[in-house]
Amino acid sequence: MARPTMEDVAARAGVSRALVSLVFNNSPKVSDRRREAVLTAADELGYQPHVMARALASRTSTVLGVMVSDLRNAFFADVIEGLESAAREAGFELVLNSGSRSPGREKAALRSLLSFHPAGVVLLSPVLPASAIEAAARTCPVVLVSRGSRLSTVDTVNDDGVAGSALAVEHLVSLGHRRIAHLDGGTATTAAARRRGYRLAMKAHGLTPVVLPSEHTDTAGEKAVHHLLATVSRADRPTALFCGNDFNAFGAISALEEEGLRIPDDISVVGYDNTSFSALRRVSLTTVDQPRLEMGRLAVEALLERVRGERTAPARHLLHPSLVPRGTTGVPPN
Amino acid sequence: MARPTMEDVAARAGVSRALVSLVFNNSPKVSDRRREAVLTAADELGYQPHVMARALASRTSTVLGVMVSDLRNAFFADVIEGLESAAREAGFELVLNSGSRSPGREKAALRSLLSFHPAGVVLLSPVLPASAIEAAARTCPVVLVSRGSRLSTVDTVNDDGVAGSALAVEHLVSLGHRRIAHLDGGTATTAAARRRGYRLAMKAHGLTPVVLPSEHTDTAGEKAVHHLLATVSRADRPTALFCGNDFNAFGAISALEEEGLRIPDDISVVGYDNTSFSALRRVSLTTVDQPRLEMGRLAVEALLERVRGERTAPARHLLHPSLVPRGTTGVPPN
DNA sequence: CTACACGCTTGGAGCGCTCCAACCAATAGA
DNA sequence: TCTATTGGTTGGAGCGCTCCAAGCGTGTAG
Repeated sequence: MARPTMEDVAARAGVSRALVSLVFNNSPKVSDRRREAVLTAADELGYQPHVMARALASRTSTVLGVMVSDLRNAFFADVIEGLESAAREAGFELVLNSGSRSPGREKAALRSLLSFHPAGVVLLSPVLPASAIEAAARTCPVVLVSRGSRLSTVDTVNDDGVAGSALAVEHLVSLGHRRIAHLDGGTATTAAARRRGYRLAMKAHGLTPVVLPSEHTDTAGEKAVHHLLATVSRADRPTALFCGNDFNAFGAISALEEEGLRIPDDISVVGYDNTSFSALRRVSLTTVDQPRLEMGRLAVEALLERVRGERTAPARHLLHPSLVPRGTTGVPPN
Repeated sequence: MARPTMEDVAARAGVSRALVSLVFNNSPKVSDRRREAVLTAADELGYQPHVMARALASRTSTVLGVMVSDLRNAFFADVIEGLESAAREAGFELVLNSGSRSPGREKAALRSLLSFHPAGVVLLSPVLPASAIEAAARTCPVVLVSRGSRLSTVDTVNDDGVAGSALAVEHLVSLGHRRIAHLDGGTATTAAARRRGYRLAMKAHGLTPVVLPSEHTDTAGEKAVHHLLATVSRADRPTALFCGNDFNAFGAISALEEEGLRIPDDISVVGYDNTSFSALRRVSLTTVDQPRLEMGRLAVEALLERVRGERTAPARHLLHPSLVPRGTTGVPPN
């Protein structure tokens, strides 16, 4: 398992170690003859430069640290896919860590990322205290995804939940709906922005917002719908529901069908997140999509701008979600 | 951004650099007085050992390379979660790469992982040629997940699709079903084992296997069911369907309901993979669960056994899936 | 024919750390 | 009292690489 070093390649090619280094860094001041000799020698030996040694000697790092609160959440997996492809294109490598939604764990995870002396760190929805983030930012560039910050030393990438809700409301209004209720996400981190966006959009259209308490689960969606139908008269019943997320919407749909309502003929439903099952033909849920890959790419970009010293002012990316119209929305009854 | 080094800590604590190293490696031969002096000095300076420098000097690595073919696939995300937690417990860090299902990309990804001189490498369902895997195994321990190998130098971790199918068949048989059809997964990598397991289990019970061509998508499931109902007489119709995966099962269910069949009263359906939506109350799909986290943990374990030289014989982990009985299965009609 | 620039090449110092041999009390045994 | 022994500590070499100053041969101008 002993791997060849630059020294070995140099010896075999009959040149000095420094020349080999120049070749592997694509220096223009190497004669073609030598370059080829080095390259073939390296090839024969199966030589590969040692990233760690290079990092140490060059005082630069090609490592990006990534801490994710929950990998199993498809949202983060998508963002990481975006991070990964952007990092690869820029010649960087991802070191990955999971924080498991616990501040203690996250602190340890961050420590261990920083011990790589990475070029930068991406924190996906961390629950870490701001002070810890600030401390990390003194060490290397830091980007926060799905979490805001007022620190001028850290960049942020978020989706615009206010705009996303507006899209949903616009869509329903343009179909002719006027009584549109929102099934709230409760304490979920994304719920506040979505609720606010809903309220604003409704008022902008001169409509009365109706926020029904719920949660980001299918059972909560069912419960909220049953409660709604039991307490509101037929005439006052909303003709459309804008749900906090797709799971909630799915539960709402189940309950509506159970109560004998047809979708979208009797009532329209919009979700949020564009999870994989919302595209299933049977579900065909109209929903709001966050540009998750794009968020990952932007995070890497922000990091690299700092690394290259192109920017010192904080970046505040607020990404525009998009509406994915499918089969659960239509014109209101009558 | 200049971070303190061991030298700085040594100077501040009034000791030598070597002593600081001993402290940070928990050497027993350091007096308590010195240890404490070093620790407080390190704390005041915000010192953290540099993993890369340590790796270089100690000729050991705490890095595990992970190449995943598709991060957005929830299956891999779960396996990586398992890898991550096992790695963390053992004091290792994950360097992550995506191969994007292209042999060329995967080769490049593997190269870049190896350039870290990792302690070991985990390849998640690679499409890489065996020769490339063999070459990598000459460099460091390699574990394959969701892919077999006959190389004695690499370990493998797979789920036992044959056993998983058997579980599904057993479950249906124990409910009283005798006409059980299988919606095949076609060319999907996991399909062959599931098909074989189904056939074996059916024969073991003296039943006739019926394999209906399909694919691992919801639309394919729908199509297969419509075709089945159109071509098979009521009397010969299966009383249960064992689908290649959850998506396929979901499509099958949609089609069955569309044709006026009630589930599970008229026909039972079993999926495979236990994807997140199969647990939704409305879906409540009986399915087969693979121990994904466990697979990740075992991969790390296998790697570490090789690293520590505890084993040279290849490990062949074949994990037992488990049945998750939910609402789509019941006793057959009559 | 010398000067001197230019292009290519090289040795050496050093990145932050580990690890080994050597060292230095302080104590114990003879 | 003198030597072993032991527990604690240290300087130095070196991991694989980069980068700089310096070297060297060749070509061109003076």
